[in-house]
Amino acid sequence: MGERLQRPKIDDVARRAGVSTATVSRTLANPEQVKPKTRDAVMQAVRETGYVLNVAARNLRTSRTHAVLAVVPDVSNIFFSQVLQGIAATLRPAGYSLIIADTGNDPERERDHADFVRAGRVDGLLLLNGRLLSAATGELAGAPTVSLCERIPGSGLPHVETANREAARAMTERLIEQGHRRIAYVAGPAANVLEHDRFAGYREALEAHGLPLDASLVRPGDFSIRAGEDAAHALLALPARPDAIFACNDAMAMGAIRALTAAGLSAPRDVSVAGFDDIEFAAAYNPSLTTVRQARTEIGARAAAMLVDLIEGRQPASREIRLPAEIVMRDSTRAR
Amino acid sequence: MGERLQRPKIDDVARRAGVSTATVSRTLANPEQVKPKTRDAVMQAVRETGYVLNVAARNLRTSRTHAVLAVVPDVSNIFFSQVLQGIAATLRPAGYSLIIADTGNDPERERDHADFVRAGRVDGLLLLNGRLLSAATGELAGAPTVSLCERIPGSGLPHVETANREAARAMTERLIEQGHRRIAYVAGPAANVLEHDRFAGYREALEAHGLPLDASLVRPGDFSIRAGEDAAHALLALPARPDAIFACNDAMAMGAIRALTAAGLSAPRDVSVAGFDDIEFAAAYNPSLTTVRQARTEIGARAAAMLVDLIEGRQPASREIRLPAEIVMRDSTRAR
DNA sequence: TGCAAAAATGTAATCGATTACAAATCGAAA
DNA sequence: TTTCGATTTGTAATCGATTACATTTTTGCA
Repeated sequence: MGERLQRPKIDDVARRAGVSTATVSRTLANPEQVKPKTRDAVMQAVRETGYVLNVAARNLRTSRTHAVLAVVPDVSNIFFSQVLQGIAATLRPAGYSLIIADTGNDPERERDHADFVRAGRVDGLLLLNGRLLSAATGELAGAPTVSLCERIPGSGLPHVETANREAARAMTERLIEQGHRRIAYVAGPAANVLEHDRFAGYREALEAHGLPLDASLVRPGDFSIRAGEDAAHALLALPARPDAIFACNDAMAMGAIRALTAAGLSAPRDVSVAGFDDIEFAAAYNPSLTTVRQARTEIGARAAAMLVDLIEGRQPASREIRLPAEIVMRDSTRAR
Repeated sequence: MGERLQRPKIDDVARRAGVSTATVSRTLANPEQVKPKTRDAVMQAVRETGYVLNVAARNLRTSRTHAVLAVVPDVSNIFFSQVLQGIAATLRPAGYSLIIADTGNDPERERDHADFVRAGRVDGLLLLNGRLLSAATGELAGAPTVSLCERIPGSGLPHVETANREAARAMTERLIEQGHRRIAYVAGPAANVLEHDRFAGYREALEAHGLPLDASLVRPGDFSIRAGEDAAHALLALPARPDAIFACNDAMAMGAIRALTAAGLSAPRDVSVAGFDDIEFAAAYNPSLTTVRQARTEIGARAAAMLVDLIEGRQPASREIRLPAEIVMRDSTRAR
C-alpha cells in the first residue's frame, strides 16, 4: 500500500537550491548567518522537496536529542498527570519533546533511567518521585536532572516543590481556629518525603496552639480512597472520636467522608474533613472539599524551565523552588 | 563537578574483548549468531567498560527508533491518563519508549505530528483523539498508526474503541427497566465521534421501548463538571422535570448531582443520575455513581500491542477492536 | 579604484553504530 | 587425512546530518 517513497535529504535540498549542504544546515539552524537571498532560495527548496531533517542524524552528530525523560511513578494518577501537563506545555515551545517512563511505583524500574541519558536518548531527566534516586544519584553524575514534588534529602539535586510543611500547618491552624480540638491526621506512606513534611506541619500547628499530639488520632494511609475509609473507620471506633480529620491528600479525605456517611454520620455536621491537593473533583465532591491547593501545572512548568536552563548551560535563576500553597475552605469543614 | 568522562563506544568493547565491532554488535542484537565462548568474552567486556549503546547511532543506521508517539488532547484528563498507562505498560516490555505530545485540544498542534514520523523521531503513532486526523491522514501514508477511543470515520485506520453505542443503549435500558420514563441526556461536544455513538445508543434504547425522544431533555455539554451542572439546572427548570439524567461522562454526572443538591433535591431520591467511564472517583462519590465501566488501560494496551505489530511488520490479529463495556449500578440511580 | 577585514559559502571529516560481503574456522563424512 | 558445507568472525561502507577550516565574496574606507 504505502509506496514508501524516499524522503528527501539535505543533499537534495542543497542541489535544488544550488548551494552546499553546509548552507542548508545553517539556514535551518542559524538563519542569521546566511545571506537573505540565499536563505530564501534554500527555504524555497525545502518547501518544494518537502524536506524534514533527520533527527537521528543530527542527534548522532551533535550528541543532543532535544528530548527529556520524565520518570513518573504512575501516569494515571491525577496528581502526576497534571504536573506532566505543565511539563509538556513548557517543553514544547522550548523545542523539546517529552518521553515518559511510567515506573508503576516499582523501585527496580526507577533505576533504569540513568541509562536513558547514557544511551544518548535524552538530554535531561525530570524525576517526579525521588524516593529511590539516592541510589542512582551517582550514576547520574553530569546529566541535567531536576526533581519534582519531593525534595531528595541530601542529594543537592535542583528541585521544585510545594511548601508542604507550611501548607499543612496553615490548614491545621485553620481547623483549630474553627474550634476543632481533636484533629485526626491520616498519613501517607511512611517513606514519602512529602508525607513527612505535611505531618511536620500538622504537628507544629498543634504545638503552637498548645494542643497535645494524640498518637491514636494519627492513622497510616497510602493516598488511596480506600485508605481514607479505613482510617476513618478506625477513628470512629475510638472512645472519643475526633471532631476533625485532616487527610494528607484529597482521595483519602473523600474516603473518610464515605466512611462517615456509611456510619450514619456526616461531614461537616459531625466531623469536619479536610484534604490536600485540590484535585479537579474536590470542588465537585459532595460535600465540596476543604483542601490545600497546589499549583500542579506550575510545579511542572517551573521544573521543566529549570531543566531546559541546565541543559542549555544557563545558570537557572534558582536551584530550589518552593511554591506556596493556598488553603481553600469549602463545605466539608465547619466551625464548632 | 561532573567530570564528563568519555563514554565507551563499541570499538572499546571490541578491543577489550579481542573481537571486531561486528561481533560485539551481533552479540548484543543477535546473541544466537555468536559462539557462546565469544559471547561471554564480549559480555564481560561490556560489563567492564560499562558500555551502553548509542541510540542515535543505531537509529541513524537502522532508521528505526523504537519509540512511539502518543498524541493526546490533554494528558491531565483522567480518562486519557489511564489509557496512557496501559500504553506505557505494553510498550515497555516490547522495547519501545513512549513520547507524549499534549495538544491541549488545539487542532493546529494535532497536525504537527506527522512530522515526528517523517523526521524519523518515532516508528509509529497512537492517536488518542482522531478528530482532526482526517486532515492529516494523507500525510501519514505509510506510518504505522493506530487510533484509540474514537473511530475515525472513513479513514480505514486501525483502531481500538469501546462499544459506546451498545453500552449507552444498555445503560439507558437499565434506567427504563428501573421505571424511569423521562430520561434526560447530557451530551458531549457535537463533533465528537464518541458522543455521537453514545447518543445513538440512548436513542435506540428509547425507540426500542416505545419512548418518545424529547428534544428538551437532551442538553449540550463538553465533558466538564460545570457543563453537567448547567445542564441539570436547565433540566430542572423544565415544566416537567426528568426522572433520570444520563450524562455521557462521569464528570458531567457529578456536576448534575451537585446541581440537584444545590436545588434542594437529591439523587437518587428525586432524580436518578448515571454517568459513563467509571473513573476512579465514581465509586467514591456521594452518592456513588451508577456508570459504564470502560477498560481504559486495556484500550491502551491493545492499541499499543497492535501498533507494535504494525511496526514490526506482523499482521495484527485484528485491525478493529471493540471492547465491551460493563454497566455498574450504584447508589445514584434507584428504581421508581 | 584598491585593499583589508568581515561576511558568506564550500569541502570534507566526523558522530557510533549496523550489516553486506568476504574470509577464516570448524565439523562431519568419506 | 581430505574436503566441502556450515558456522563464525572480520572488513569496511553506510546512515544523514553538523561544523572546523579553507576559500570566496562582499563591504567599507582610504
